[in-house]
Amino acid sequence: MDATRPQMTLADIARLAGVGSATASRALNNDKGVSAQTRQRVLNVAAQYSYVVSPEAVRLAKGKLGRVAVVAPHLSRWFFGEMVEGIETVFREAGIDVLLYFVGSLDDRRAFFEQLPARRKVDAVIVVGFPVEAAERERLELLNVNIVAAGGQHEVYPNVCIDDYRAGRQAMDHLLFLGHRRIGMIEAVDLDQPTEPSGRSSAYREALREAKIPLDPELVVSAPWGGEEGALAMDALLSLKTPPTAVYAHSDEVAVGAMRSIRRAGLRIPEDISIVGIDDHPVASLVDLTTIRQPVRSQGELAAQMVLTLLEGKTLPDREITVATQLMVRSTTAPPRRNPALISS
Amino acid sequence: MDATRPQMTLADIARLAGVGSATASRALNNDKGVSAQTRQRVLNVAAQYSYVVSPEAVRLAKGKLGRVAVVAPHLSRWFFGEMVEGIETVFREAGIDVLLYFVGSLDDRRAFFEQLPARRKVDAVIVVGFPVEAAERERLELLNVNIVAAGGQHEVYPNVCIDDYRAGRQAMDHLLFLGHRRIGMIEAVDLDQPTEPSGRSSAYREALREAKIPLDPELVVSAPWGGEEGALAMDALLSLKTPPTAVYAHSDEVAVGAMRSIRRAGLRIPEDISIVGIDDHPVASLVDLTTIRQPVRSQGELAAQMVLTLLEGKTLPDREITVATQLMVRSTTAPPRRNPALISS
DNA sequence: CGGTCGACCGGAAGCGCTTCCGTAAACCAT
DNA sequence: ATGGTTTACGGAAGCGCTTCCGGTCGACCG
Repeated sequence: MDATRPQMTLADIARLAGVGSATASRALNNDKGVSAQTRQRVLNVAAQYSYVVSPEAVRLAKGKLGRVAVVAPHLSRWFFGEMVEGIETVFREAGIDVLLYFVGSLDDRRAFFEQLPARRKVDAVIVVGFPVEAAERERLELLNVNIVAAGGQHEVYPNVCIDDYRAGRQAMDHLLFLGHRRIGMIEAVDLDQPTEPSGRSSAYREALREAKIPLDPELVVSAPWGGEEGALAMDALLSLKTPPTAVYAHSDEVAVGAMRSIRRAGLRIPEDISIVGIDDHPVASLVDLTTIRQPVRSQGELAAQMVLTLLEGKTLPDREITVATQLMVRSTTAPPRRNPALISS
Repeated sequence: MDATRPQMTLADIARLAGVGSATASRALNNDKGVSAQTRQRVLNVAAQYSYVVSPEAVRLAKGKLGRVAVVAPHLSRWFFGEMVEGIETVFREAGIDVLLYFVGSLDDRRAFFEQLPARRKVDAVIVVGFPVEAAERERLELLNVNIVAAGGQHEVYPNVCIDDYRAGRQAMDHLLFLGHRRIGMIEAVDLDQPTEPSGRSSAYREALREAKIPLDPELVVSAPWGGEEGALAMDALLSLKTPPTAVYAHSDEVAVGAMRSIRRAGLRIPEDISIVGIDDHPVASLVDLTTIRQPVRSQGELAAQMVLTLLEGKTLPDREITVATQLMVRSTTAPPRRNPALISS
């Protein structure tokens, strides 16, 4: 029962079962070349002494790790948590261990890329939600492992993500369709990460252009991801001589923050101002926020599956997978009021 | 530069540096018994060929793992993500790898406890946010590793958490202080996890008892964690002949869901109904929800630190650490209206 | 100046497993 | 019956590192 104290080794089991260590190994691993009877005997002995293999020894001997690293800049934000859940689920089934690397700050991030190559402990790495810089790429190369990106475009690595431009257009087109002409945008930026021009931003400009609405620079403000930041950004928009009648936020969290500002300013949603976000964060439905839904968990699953096929030595059918987004109309968007004088009862 | 292809081994480095493998090892590990000059030579060669050790071999040879498992039933929920961030941060600094196990469903969970002992790959495990059953405890024992719990009471393991009863009382006392007498409670339960009576619930009964308010069973409804579920539960409360004038929700997510129901019922918050949650989830401040704040990230950090001291062979100064909670009054709570006829403009 | 003592270093024995290779027995077809 | 396959199995060689156990050798002691 608790004969486990002095960890048994394969050799012990083999001796106890009266076979060679090679045979014991084969029996335990379900390899062929062992008679059913012998195998059973070994299995019994192993069970009896609750033998457990030493993963280190296995890995050393066979040279494969069976481990992948997941690198994410956040965990407490829904998008990332959901993504990691998807990834983990797939790897779990495949019997692969997930090593988690949370690189919140730029420093963490640098440290990670500095360290990782110094210890080849994974067969692959999945980078979640941020673009990889050139220098970092170099370090990654050194590792000589497979790399895939999830939830963020990277022309360099196989990846799965949404079409940011498309998502942005869905949001903008909805607003435009409702009749809005003065639309503000709250651009989300990540202070800790190198920014690259987002499709979500170009969608705004493009949509406006097509609708022949001149671009008013003061209508676009940018804020770090996050509710409080969104609120601040919205305050800026609200303080304009003529505030927008609708706001397109790059994320739901930002949108929810903005909603608070609007409410606090004594304005009503959507009567006075419409607002649309992106993500379909769980909170979106709770606050009845119109948004563009993106399937996050499945992006994670897909990314993990890519890694799996890569690990099998196969080549990817598609180097990039784009998952579809969908407009979820709820009650924060409506046609603009006739009278653009917003402040009124 | 890219001479890394055929991974170099310690032996290679040793040969190249003209020393024995033992010396090379000592040099690389900063052990003593190597002259500064020799050490430098080895280091140079290693750097030149960008040599990296094989962690498997190291672990096999020295018998320690330097890895801990973090087991959590969710990741996409803020509480858990935040917790894991805290844990990861501490371990990162300590040079310990974090193996993530996401056990969403009961099945996953069983599978985890079934599998884990079958492969001793960690030095310790941190269980996040759920009580461990007796059977699972047995499996864990088999592992013969250190265990600590974070964010959930476990008399059995060293743990860090908040005082649920206290938190509940803070919420209830606030409501009571405002003058509410008819207070509903939305109990959060986890379908996938074995439930144990929560301090958050007993706080409700106790507070009422002290305030000499008879307990009305129909005022307590229970719902799984999560906004949608909270909304449903609130609907039940709202359909009572005489609905409560205030509700105490076990979590902010539930509370936010409840707020939607209240709003949709045409009622105003806090004029018609007050509501208070627990957590101080980021969304709480965005929707101006009064709540009881708990420091989640630091709970994670503390738990990780406990593991660290355990790993050093020291004994814990405190087997349990309770972190303080704090009432955050925002604008979803106010004194009850005089007229209990709620439906009016 | 012989001897002792550290400091420095190399050889080699593991760590616990997988797997190659060789052997022996059992099986098949001719 | 006989040569040739298969099938089972054991021995042993690694996998890449740490560490014990000695050896050298110059320094320092009496």
